[in-house]
Amino acid sequence: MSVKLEDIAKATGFSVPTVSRVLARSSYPVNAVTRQIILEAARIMGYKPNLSARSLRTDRSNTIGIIADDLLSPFTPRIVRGIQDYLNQYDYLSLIVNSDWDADIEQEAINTLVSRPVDGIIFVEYSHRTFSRVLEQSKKPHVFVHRLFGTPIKNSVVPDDEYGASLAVRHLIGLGHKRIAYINGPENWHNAKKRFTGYQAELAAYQLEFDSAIVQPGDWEFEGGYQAAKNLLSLDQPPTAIFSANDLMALGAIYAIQDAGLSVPKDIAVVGYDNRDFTKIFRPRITTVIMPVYEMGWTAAELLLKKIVEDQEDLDEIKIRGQIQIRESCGADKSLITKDELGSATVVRRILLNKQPES
Amino acid sequence: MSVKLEDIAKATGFSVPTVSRVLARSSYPVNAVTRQIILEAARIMGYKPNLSARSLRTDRSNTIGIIADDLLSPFTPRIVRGIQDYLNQYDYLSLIVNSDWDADIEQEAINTLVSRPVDGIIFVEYSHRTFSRVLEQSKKPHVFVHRLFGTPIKNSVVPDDEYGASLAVRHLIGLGHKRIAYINGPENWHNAKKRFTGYQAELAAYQLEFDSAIVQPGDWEFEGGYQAAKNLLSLDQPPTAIFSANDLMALGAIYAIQDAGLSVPKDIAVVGYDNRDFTKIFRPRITTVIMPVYEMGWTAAELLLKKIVEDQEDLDEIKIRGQIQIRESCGADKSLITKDELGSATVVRRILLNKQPES
DNA sequence: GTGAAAGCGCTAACAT
DNA sequence: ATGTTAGCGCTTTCAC
Repeated sequence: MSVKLEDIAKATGFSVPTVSRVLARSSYPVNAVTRQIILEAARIMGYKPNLSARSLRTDRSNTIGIIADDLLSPFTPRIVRGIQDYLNQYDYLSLIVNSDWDADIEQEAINTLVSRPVDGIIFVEYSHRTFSRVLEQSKKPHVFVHRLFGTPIKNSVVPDDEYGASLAVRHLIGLGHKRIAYINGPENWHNAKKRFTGYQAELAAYQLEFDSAIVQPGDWEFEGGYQAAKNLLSLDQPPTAIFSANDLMALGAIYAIQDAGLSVPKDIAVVGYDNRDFTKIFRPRITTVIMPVYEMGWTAAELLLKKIVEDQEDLDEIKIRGQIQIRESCGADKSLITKDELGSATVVRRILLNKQPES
Repeated sequence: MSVKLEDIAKATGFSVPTVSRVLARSSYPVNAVTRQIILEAARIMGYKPNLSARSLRTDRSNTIGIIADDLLSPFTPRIVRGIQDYLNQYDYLSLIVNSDWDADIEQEAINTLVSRPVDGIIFVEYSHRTFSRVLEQSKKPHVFVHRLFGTPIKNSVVPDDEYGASLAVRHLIGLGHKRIAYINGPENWHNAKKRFTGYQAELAAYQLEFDSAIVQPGDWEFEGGYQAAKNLLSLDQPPTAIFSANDLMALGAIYAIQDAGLSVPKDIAVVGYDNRDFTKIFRPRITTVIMPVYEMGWTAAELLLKKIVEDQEDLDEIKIRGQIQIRESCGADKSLITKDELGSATVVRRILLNKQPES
């Protein structure tokens, strides 16, 4: 059926191990001429290694498992893409399982992946981090990316939310705002806590007074942002700018401001957080802090591969910093607006323009 | 290290094959008592089959490969989720590779996957469908989901765009509109052609005149929709409703209408296509035809598994119908507005409300 | 630098 | 119904 080492050995007159040493890129010394002959034969015959056999023998599969809470979560595909692109450089592939925010399914996913030929596991946006005896016993390296709850743990990659919040606030201060409101996320999310901390720290750094009257609780959702902004507008001294802990609430806030007959950014500036897709198409286009999700995925993959290949020891939580994406909702001068990276829609268009798809 | 069949054989006194017959759920007859003993031992000892070994022996891996143009494309994650959820029922997992809209990378991806232990391949939103000798030789079953270009081919799953367009137009007609404009997509996309056909057919079905003056070309993008609507508004007899071939152009159209001082849906009704995420949060919330992407992925997985397990013969192109999602931009009575399925954000919230995440 | 032998863990074929 | 034997394709000793 398919070409195997034995076929190439027969065709070239060398033994199977020698052929293996060449084709598996072993560091074992092989005569240069021999190598050439074998390489050529393999190319002509179309040799593809049987990775099951190799994996059985070496206990390495060049495959890692990803357990994501849900591939459809807003950040997950981009995190996964970051992981995949890093892995791709080293001929690793990824197997993806969803845990659907459920501790039991998560355990099941771990069990599934552990018995699979995977060299390690990345947990993406996992909410539970339930202890798994199976996982520990398997000794498979595993790392975490974008943990949503809990205290910092080793081998995890997270966004630097405090830094991100400081960027947003600093930008607004630079624009001349002195009364900057904050719409928070739910308190049990440490993302929200850190962003709040960053907000406060940055105000302090510029000697601006912290006023709890212009800090509103939020729920991450559109409605929460809308209500929060409404509350802020009804204050005796309403803020001139609002920093929202996420984009969805920022969107709600913008609608609330517009519903009150005011304009964003002319009357009130708004900055969001996350750089969700809709911030680019909504008007005014929303200034936001970029969640460095791609880089987080990339870094998590890097860490995992180091653990697999180089036996990298456990590392403390790694924080990744995002940039601020300046658009229209903050009222910055147009010349300051940062260029968006290419979106996939643009790539599609490039195909259409430059290449003729075959019919 | 890890428990294998031999260990269980020793522990129970039975032979390795007998243990295998029980634990691999073979249909081979085994004494009920024996089965119980072995099952119990396996449970206690924590047996996990080594799938590399099994795969080497059986030439089956319970893994399929997915080649997607880009995991970050708007539809891809949902298609993939549909695939995964179907596979999950049969203990199959999926390996995902991106081809980045590039024919060479696509070939590379095919080569990679073919040498991997995968039982079949699903091409998601592939644009090239270049012939691959390697793929043909491998004899691995493969199916296509959401092909973007080209004529219908066997073993592919696509949306029924003509039907979807007819739903949109029928809905607008039901709302009393008689002059319904159409904003098209690029002509070399058969999605666009089919939607146009559906538009025309539905007008005809209701004896409404087709007027090419209110058909505008488009580019799938925001700008194209904006410009198209502007053109339509400048007509002597502007339409009372606009059906846009996708949501992004519908959004552009809505902005153009609003910029002209008119209101959606009061002055002009707008219906989009795709049910992209932003249509739910934008105001007015956009009525749109649902791309049945999840179901398409599900169906593609079903087809592939049938080919793998039951040697299902080649099937003609399978068309999947989507529903219309009635929201605000069409001006339908509020009681007609269809409920959105749960989005992942809602699921997150459920966690927050019902469960206490451990700290 | 190359080859012979062994074996990774499993299941299919053949025996009993 | 259970056990014996063989071998999937590969890489790793260990000889030479």
